[in-house]
Amino acid sequence: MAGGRGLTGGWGPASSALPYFVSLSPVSDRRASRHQATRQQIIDAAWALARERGLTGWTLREVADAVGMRAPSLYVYFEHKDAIYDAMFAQGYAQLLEAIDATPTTGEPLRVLRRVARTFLAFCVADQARFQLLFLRVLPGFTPSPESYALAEEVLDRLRRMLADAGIRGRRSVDLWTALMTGLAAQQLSNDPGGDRWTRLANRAVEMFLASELPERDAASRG
Amino acid sequence: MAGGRGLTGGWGPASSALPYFVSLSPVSDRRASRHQATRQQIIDAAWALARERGLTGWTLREVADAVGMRAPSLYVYFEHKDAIYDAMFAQGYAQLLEAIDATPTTGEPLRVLRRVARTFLAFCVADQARFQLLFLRVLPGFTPSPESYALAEEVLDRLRRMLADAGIRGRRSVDLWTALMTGLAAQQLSNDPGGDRWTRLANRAVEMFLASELPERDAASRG
DNA sequence: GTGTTGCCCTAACGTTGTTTGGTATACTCG
DNA sequence: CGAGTATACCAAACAACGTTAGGGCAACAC
Repeated sequence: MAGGRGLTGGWGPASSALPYFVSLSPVSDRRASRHQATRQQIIDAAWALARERGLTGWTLREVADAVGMRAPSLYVYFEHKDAIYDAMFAQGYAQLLEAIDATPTTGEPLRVLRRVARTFLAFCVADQARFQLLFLRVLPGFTPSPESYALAEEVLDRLRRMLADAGIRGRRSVDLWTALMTGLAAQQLSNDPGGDRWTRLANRAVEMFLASELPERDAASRG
Repeated sequence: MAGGRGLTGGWGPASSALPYFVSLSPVSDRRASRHQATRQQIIDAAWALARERGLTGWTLREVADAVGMRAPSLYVYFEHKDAIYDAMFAQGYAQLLEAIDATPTTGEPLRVLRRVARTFLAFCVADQARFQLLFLRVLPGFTPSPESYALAEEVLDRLRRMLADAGIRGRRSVDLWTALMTGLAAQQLSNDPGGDRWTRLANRAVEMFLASELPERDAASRG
């Protein structure tokens, strides 16, 4: 039914009641930057625990311990646990954006898409908790903030452009690509964590995809 | 590194210390069947809540309420919450097995694989919580019991046979198929829940897959 | 009819996310 | 420099969570 809520769909802009920094407008710059630094320490600690015990396998008290605080003090920096997840969500997509930007987009389609696939899969497989947070709807009741979600859309936009450069255009083709890539990553992480049983199918998957979505190229290369 | 822990990989047979029914060997048959019936009621209530609020978005007290008990009484039927998840896991795969068995496997490969894909995607999309429980590693610390896991292997086995009947053989091809299907399902559920933006790509995906994994057929059909 | 077992309860434990209310420290401004 | 205000932290406590302990009542076995 419903079908499609905006291009990236899914989470969409939610009930946005702005305040994501609990303490808004710290007056001095020194204060502000120290605040920001502590915030980042908290996020880093949360990531470390999430990698160890799973996305939902850590507690506020553990994070607090890791940064040398008591749990209630975390509320100086985040208004609730979900706000930490939101910051992690944003940071995760920022990292993916970096990885994407570092991927050369020149050359023939096959080579470009192979690079894109390798980059994406390496990113996913490097951190199961991050993969779940960014691509799966795992946290009950969690919705990324509009600011964080914008980063996700930026990533998709960047990907769309790369695919277009390689001759792949149209929503259906892009959707098929994302399904293929997240599917490989999900299977790898769920059924062979630490291994490469699915990631090593990347090239095969890319060729399959290209042969079908860019048939001229395929026909030409065949003779 | 590690690469592959048995064919289905991933969860594998874990530290199996048998007891999954808390009260083993109820003496009378009447008693036993009533016990089993209550167990099923609990599982059904858990499913209903999981569908409403997410796989991890329900509590034992809510389940107990739904079946007219107090939370501690659930421990008569399950030794901990994870045991309920385990029973849900088993039931989920049993349902998938049913769905698979109801899918005709005769006809030309394209038609068969289309049917298989449609069946699988419909199954996944019908219940996000079930999809996450069966195919994603979402619950921190949860490992299905050997009994339950055997059902998952049975499903994969059945799928392998169906693909083989259609001319698709070899672990890599099967792995690529599962990645493609779970990828479509995951994207559908995560980015367009309730819609059909990805599921309607099923036929396109199947054709792409067949053209690459069964090239003779494709070449022949092309002229 | 007596003894055992299964089923369900209340009470309570430790832990979780979160709120309250307080206190020092760090900063701003007169 | 000194008064006043944010900021950053804390201990104590809240309700809700999964889970354990201990007891009572009914259904069964012999």
